[in-house]
Amino acid sequence: MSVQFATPSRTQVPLNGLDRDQSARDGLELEGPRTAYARDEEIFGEGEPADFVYQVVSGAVRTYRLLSDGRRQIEEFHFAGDCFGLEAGIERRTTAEALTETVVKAVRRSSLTEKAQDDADMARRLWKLTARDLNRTQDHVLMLGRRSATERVAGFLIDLARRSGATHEVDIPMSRQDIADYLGLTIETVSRTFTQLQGSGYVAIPSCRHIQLSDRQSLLDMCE
Amino acid sequence: MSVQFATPSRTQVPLNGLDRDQSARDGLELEGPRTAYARDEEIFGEGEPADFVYQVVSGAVRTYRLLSDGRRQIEEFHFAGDCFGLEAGIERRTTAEALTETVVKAVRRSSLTEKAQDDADMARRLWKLTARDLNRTQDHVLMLGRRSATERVAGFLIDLARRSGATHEVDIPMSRQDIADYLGLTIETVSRTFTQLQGSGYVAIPSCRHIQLSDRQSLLDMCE
DNA sequence: CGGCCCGTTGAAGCTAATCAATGGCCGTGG
DNA sequence: CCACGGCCATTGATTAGCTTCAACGGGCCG
Repeated sequence: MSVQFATPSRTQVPLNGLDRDQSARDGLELEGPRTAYARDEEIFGEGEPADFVYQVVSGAVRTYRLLSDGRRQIEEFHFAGDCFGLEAGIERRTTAEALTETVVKAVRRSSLTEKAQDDADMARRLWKLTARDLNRTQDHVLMLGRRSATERVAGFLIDLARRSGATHEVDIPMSRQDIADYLGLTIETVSRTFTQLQGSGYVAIPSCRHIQLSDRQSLLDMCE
Repeated sequence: MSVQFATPSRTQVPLNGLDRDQSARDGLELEGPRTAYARDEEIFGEGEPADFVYQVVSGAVRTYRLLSDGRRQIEEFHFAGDCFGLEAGIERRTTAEALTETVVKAVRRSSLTEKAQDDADMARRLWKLTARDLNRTQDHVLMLGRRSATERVAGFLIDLARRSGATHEVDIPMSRQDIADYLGLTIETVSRTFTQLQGSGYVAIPSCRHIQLSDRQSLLDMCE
């Protein structure tokens, strides 16, 4: 269950440099009531009406789809500053859950699309937001279709580092199972690949949720 | 090299029912000069400026990305009525090539985005077009991340049939290599899977470019 | 008729999945 | 404070599925 703040606390959570840049460039800064979600709590579910658009204030979110036999594919992870839940249709195609304790802002989708009716810049922003998602999803396709387990994990680490603004170390807010379901692998393969990357000296793993990219260039080379 | 018609021939190529529906619902009917491309001819290449948006008049197009070692991932096939090349950025992220003898219409991207400046409906259409691409690409991710070779091929046939307006037979305009590079498999696996689907009585393959979906329901069940 | 391209089939190999067990961390309760 | 239990990550052994390497065949075009 969600914890709606009685008085929407306007505590401004500082965005890191990258996110602020993106926001200024062509992103969106939503203003709406904040809601806190516990770890693994559902924000919206597949098939529900897609009435709201969200922006992560703090924490992280996964969006995924399930096959009937339980196989799960995580479409995307969303971090502070990222928008999610901007669907084309009226119905959710994915489920969204908090990875950790997470605060999000929510605004009615209709308020955005109505604003876009007479504000060309808003219309452009909505479009660009979707276009950026499309680009990222296309990268995901290339990853899943044509890359080995090692390349996928290397690419994942590089992407995570880049998005967090760091270059040589990553905090990993999701479980090995989440990573596996994002990369189209099993938890065992992800774990073994981390071990192997460590053995080759490409990364150091002081704890399983914190990884140092000791040889970032080699990791980059693995994903081109 | 491309063959620009001296006098843009306005021979209207009839769209099939599905495409016309989509066009009317939220699609785009571009008006621009027609160009014919030969089989395997490049329409645009990765890294080039993305100045034009295209719509297939007749024939079919593949868009793909290459890794440095030659691995290829086909992002999408485009058939009559489909738009492609509507990039977010100013540079092509994919290469587009004609699968067969193909005629496309082209319009300047700037003419669309300028029109969107004071035409909210045009802005909405551009957005919806991108959103539809995103949905399809997300389906592709699920396919590549979590489905077996058999499920991928079955899903591919169902999708191809649906898009061509047929239900129980498919003309396959692309090579086995194209299918493999779309599904993240090898040509041999695709071929074997077809043979196996035929052996199980799910499909009949009178010729390698024409397949009958003898047991469409079972094929559907394989992709949920 | 001959050669080439594409698709199919066969055999062997390899990558990642599956099955199974162990270890470490953390929270809870004695 | 320490013991226990549960969850998550790691590691090992084996298997399965897909790829790779190789050969063959059929259709099409010169």
